[in-house]
Amino acid sequence: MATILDVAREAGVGVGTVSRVINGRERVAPATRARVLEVIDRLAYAPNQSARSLSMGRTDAICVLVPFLTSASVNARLQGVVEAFRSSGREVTLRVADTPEQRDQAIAAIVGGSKPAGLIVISLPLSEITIAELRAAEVSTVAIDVALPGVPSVTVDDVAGGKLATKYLLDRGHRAIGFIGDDDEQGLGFRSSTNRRLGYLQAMADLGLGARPEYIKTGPFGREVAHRLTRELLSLENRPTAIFAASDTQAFGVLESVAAQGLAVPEDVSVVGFDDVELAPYVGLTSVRQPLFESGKLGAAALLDLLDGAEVDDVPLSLTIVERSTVSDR
Amino acid sequence: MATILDVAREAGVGVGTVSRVINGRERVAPATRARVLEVIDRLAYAPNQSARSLSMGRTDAICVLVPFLTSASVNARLQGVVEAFRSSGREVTLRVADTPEQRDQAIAAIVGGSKPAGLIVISLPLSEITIAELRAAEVSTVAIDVALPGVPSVTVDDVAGGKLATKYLLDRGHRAIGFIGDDDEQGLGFRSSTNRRLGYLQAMADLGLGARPEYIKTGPFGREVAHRLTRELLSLENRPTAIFAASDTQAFGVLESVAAQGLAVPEDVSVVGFDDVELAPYVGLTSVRQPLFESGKLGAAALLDLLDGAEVDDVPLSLTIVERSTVSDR
DNA sequence: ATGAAAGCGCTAACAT
DNA sequence: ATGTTAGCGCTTTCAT
Repeated sequence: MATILDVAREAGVGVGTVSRVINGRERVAPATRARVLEVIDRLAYAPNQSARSLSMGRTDAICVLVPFLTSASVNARLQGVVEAFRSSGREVTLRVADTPEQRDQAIAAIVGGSKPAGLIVISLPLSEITIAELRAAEVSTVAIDVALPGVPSVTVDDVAGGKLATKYLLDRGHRAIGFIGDDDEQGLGFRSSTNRRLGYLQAMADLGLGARPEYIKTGPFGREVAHRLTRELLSLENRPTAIFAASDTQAFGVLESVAAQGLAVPEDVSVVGFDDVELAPYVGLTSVRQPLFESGKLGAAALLDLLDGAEVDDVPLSLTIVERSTVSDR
Repeated sequence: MATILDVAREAGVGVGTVSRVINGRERVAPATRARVLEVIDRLAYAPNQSARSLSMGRTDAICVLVPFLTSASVNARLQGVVEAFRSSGREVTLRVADTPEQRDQAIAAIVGGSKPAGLIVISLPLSEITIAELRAAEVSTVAIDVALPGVPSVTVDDVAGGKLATKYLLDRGHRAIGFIGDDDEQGLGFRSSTNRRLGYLQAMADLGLGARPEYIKTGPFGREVAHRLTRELLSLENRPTAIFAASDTQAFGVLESVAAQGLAVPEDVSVVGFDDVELAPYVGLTSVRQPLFESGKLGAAALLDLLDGAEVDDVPLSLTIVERSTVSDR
């Protein structure tokens, strides 16, 4: 491996000059620059990242922070992120934090340790304090699927999404609509389920339909829990004719549960999910689609822009409902 | 951020001693060690990784190399890997190489640049030369879902798997069994489809059934292609009564195609897949199951052992057939 | 515009 | 057993 000194010697210049041409800093005579570049190419010189990091006190890498890898949506977003960074030649490191402790630990490692050039946060809410730490450490950050104050975010409007799904059901004549989602207070503070429920409530209210507490069931995220909650919903005296699940994962649990009760979808109960994950078409799930992979690509692109010193705005993504076969008219 | 010098001063020792206790090297007096440890704790000292890397000429990180992220099986394995490294505190970097060029570039960056402490290769065949390079650079490597000569590998026996699937069909009375898989010569040189076909052929031969070239269709990996190949299979004069797909992804294509031809599964044609990905249960696909997530965890554990200086053997994983509803007796 | 030199924080070889 | 010191390869003043 050639070092910067080799290049300098070979080009008959000082290491400072080589460093300058590498980093495109200040002005260096065109002729000198050309000569150095030629040598760099000839020696196949590549800067030692560790030395660079040590000297600059920060890394060149990009860190992607996710709450978990097992979620289809987080996964799809991650794919988009990685795809977008591929050509940048930057190293991307992955951190998963599925508890508040792990989250804090990850942040501590980032601001106090590796100091990556950039950070992409997927779906994980961060406190204002944490965001301030990140800013202080000069870690350029962009958020995907979560709005972080003062951080460029790539998001959809979950309230509007909840409204969209509910209105869709309402338009088809359903009035007794159940909601299945996450508990409000989780350790990590996810907000999307809560927001989607808000949209559901608004859509109902828009039609003068009051909230029916017994139609709203929440619990820890997951298919199994949704399964159980659905059973509760279906054993109600006036069971709902339709169920809006805050995510496809939960919708799958709903679907299973309905079948397990000996009921048919969509004849007995209609179901709409949220996310439109890869699996959705396979089970014919009608769902609110949000661009998952795309959100990753856009977030990564935004970060690259940020690193280039550009101004970056929030990126709002739009929601559409994908009609399949889990909803029938009422 | 405290530095090693701060710790040394505070503990009244030299930096060398601090370095020794950090790295557990040589012998240092228990009393001194205790004192240093106390100061480290009090100052919340954490070694600067860049400085460490520069000095040692290598990184502390683990690199995970995958051919793509979009495959459900690669994804599941990756999850296992990440999960297993979580507690190790090591940084894990992700590299995806979906062309030979990218693969070579990734290897070059690894051996010539970042020099991670360890490398996990998922599903990606590597040449002997590449492996030698890795060894020369002292990058401890373990392979998952691909056998690399001289490196500990976590694998299943694909030939046996192909045999298992085919025998399952044979046992149920099928004799006209089609095979859908990948082309043999792909850029990246994946072998599993080929091996599974070998198993298919062996199982047939074991019953004195010769190979029927027209029953064997291969093409680029993917659901759509499998869909098309299935159409060809079904339009044969004596169309097969069963199809063994080299992967679940391809099996899904088969399923779609059968339905598109107006035929029923399993009444008209039985289907068995391979991998048993998350989606499989949803469509009731009978499939050869291999432990995906588990393979990742085991591979990561093996690498950690290797890094600890332990001897590590190949880890063979076993295959089972998961019976669902895409196969009927003949 | 460019060379020289002082660190960045750590490891390891060398003394003692 | 432990202190001292020379790098590791790069960036960045500071001169010139």
